[in-house]
Amino acid sequence: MKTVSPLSEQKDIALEDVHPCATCGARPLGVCADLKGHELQNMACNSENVNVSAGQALVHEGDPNPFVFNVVEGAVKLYRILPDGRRQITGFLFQGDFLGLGGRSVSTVTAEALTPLQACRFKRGDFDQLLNAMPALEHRLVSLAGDELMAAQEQIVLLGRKTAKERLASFLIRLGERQQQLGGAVNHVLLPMTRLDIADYLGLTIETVSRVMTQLKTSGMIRLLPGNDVEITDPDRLLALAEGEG
Amino acid sequence: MKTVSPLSEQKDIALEDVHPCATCGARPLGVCADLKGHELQNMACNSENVNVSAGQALVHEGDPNPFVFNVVEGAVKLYRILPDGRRQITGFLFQGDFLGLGGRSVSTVTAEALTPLQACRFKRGDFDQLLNAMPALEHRLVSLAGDELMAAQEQIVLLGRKTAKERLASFLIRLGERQQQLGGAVNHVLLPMTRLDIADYLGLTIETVSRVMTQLKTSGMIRLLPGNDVEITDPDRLLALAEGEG
DNA sequence: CGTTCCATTGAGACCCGTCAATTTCAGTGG
DNA sequence: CCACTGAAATTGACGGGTCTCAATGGAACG
Repeated sequence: MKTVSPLSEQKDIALEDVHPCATCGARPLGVCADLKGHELQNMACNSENVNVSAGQALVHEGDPNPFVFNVVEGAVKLYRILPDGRRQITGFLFQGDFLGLGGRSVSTVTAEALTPLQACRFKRGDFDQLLNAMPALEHRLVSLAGDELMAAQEQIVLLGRKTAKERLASFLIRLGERQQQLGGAVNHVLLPMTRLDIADYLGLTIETVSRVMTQLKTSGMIRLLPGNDVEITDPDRLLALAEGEG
Repeated sequence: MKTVSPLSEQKDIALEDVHPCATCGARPLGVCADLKGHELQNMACNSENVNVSAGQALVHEGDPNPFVFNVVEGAVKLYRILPDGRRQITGFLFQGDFLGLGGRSVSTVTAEALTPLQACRFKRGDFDQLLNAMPALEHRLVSLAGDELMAAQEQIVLLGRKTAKERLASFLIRLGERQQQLGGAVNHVLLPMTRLDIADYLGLTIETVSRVMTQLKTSGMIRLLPGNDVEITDPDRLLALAEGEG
């Protein structure tokens, strides 16, 4: 059923022939989304597959930062620690997310796997050369950076002006949407992170997260499922709460 | 006293011949920093000078967003409003800062001038074409995006985990550093924004900002100068406070 | 079956928000 | 030069949402 356009470059490499990118679930989501076959080949040659287990760190805050990553499978938390031990999780990464836009010479965050993780790793220098060679890659990177900035903005609003209840509602809605994009079930949210992680992401304490979680449950907006998952039973009301309408 | 390298391109346009970029104070700081003469010429042809007075908005949250801007002179606040009126200022822009990375079709923030403002405006489509034509421009944009992401990260830590005192200390330190970069006096911080703006930026109320300001004054770290300015009288102690050491 | 880690629940304290009064200051006009 | 005015900033008293400290419950694991 395939038809080949007469305008397509005959010498190009088919996407299906690039290993291991051909079977990579993250490819249509990551920086490499818009690349043609031969470009993808070029990427693959300069990358390295990395597998780490849950709890392992990809990079440490303050350390030299010679790599950039693309998450292929699994989840990552990014965090910074204040001198007295207070921790703030600045973001979570999932399939297709890129790590390495900020902090070129020295990492400003620690990146730690939440689950067994598979990632695609590039030397910074190599990646910069790839950027030079492929405008489509740099375009895509600008686009991803824009998305990240919008997400950061959203988080700033959450931390600056929302109540604990609104924060948790926003968190569950956003995580649910993200997982839906990645092919997950509607209104079923997987939480690969602990309550402490959620608290440190939302600027709260573990106790407050726990209390608010039961409040949302009691008021019928969510159900707590076995295995640390959550079902959103009243999406409309949870969304209204998340956006601060009341 | 000038010497012309024999390797330089003879046909290139000298930077001094590009108007109005030649005299633009923001050029070495903005997206156009790394551009050669003919490239700058190309930028100038596709841009438009915009002047607005203090209090005027460049873009409104939720409106279509057909332009990107580069701040030439003056200061801007970016903010979002929740349905019930709560406001969060997500950032301030100064000379050389770029506006338009996130929210391509619809603006996610309102951008409002704090002072009389001069900016360089591009149609989004034109700017995208410029990006295509000039790799150096897109490189610079990626770099600026990385800086913005790091700043956003910093703000997330501030809002998530710092006390009111630490927030204000961080704010004054950061603003002072920024103004020093722009040629301002050391330890002398200009505040073009009101207490309400500061409060809405730091996730506090106007009263708390005022109270903490006098606390910092009383403890000898700052002095309040006429004209809403601040002098940092004990930079070391203020910095230690800002970073959360105690 | 004990250990360990994580989540939940409760009681009290504290930081910051809310509400309200007062002061300061810049701008204006007499 | 001074009084008037309105907005912004400061200061005070009080209350509430979240944190702290502490105990209990519950699931995974050896």
